[in-house]
Amino acid sequence: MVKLNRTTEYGLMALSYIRGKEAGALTSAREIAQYFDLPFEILAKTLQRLKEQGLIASTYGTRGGYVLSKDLKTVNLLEFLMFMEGPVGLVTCMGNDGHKGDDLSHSCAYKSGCNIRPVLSTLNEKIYDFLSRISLDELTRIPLTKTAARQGALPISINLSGGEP
Amino acid sequence: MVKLNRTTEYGLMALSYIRGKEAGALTSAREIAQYFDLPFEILAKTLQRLKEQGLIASTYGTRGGYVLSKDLKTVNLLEFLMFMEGPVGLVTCMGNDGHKGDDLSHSCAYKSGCNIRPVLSTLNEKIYDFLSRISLDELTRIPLTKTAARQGALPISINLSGGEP
DNA sequence: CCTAACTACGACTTATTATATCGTATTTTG
DNA sequence: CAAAATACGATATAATAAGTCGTAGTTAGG
Repeated sequence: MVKLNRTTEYGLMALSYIRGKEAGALTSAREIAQYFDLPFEILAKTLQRLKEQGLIASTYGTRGGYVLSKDLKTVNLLEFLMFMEGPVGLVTCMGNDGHKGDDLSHSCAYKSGCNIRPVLSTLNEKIYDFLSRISLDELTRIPLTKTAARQGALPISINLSGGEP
Repeated sequence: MVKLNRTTEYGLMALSYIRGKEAGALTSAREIAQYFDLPFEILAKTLQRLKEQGLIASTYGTRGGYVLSKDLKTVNLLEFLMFMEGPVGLVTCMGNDGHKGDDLSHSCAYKSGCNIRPVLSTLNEKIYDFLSRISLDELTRIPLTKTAARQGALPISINLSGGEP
């Protein structure tokens, strides 16, 4: 539970990296893969997936690559996860519509009816709230170079506590 | 992400079921397995695992079975998950000690250093907080019989919103 | 106009983990 | 002593994640 899969991880790393470039500068898949020593093919696919989401835009050709194409403040972690990893839900019977309330009549794989669905459904909603409050902007606000990291210049003050509703 | 594995699920169902019995009454693995039509062997192991945790106690022999042996209010979801599913962390480099702060020197599988660990670490802490605030008592407070469920008698008012700190 | 350096995409293989099954031993009631 | 439980390890199967391979399309620059 609560573990990101690799492509999501690569995606966040890539977004952070791209974000660190000067505005308008292109970043190629190879550049990122080499920087972190990630499998090129997978990273390339991940970038294509980010593009599908509209997070980045691509330019073909020799000096091609990717740039950010969306304000990362406008995308939250729940959306990102659902896109990258599919349905988000505590149990399989709670896909992306798990937040639609405690539906006791919901079909359940278990005989005699599932005795935990209602409460899990409530919990699921809370998790959705939680994840929705975290923006990609916060998640990719990261030191971009080794040197920056070594200097301890970490401007991390993300607010995940679910403040202003 | 955020999906319970089957044994955790079975465990919660079993706890809810056992909880519904009159105080002191024993519940056998077979009874629960038949009630929900779960694979007996797995459920049996799950129950043994719940026993390891001290949540239930077992009685041997022909009329043996399980009873609750701990106040479910005293066990939170994070503890339960860590016991049932192992380390809880967004990324592998954040096991159960992921909450120990942003340790930049932490060994990382990625070349040039991982650029997302610090922020994920912060997020991880928030998730831990979140999960710690949910007790097993809340999670198993469930209608116990089909009839009760059909009557719509669902006393669900769990407070997961992270109130009084 | 051709080559190098890119993006794009689908098929396939391998690795890892989750789930389920099997076999056997031990304990207690009647 | 037989039946009905718990206990526990070994093994098999299924599902999913991760990684690889092959090929096609696009563009800048010599």
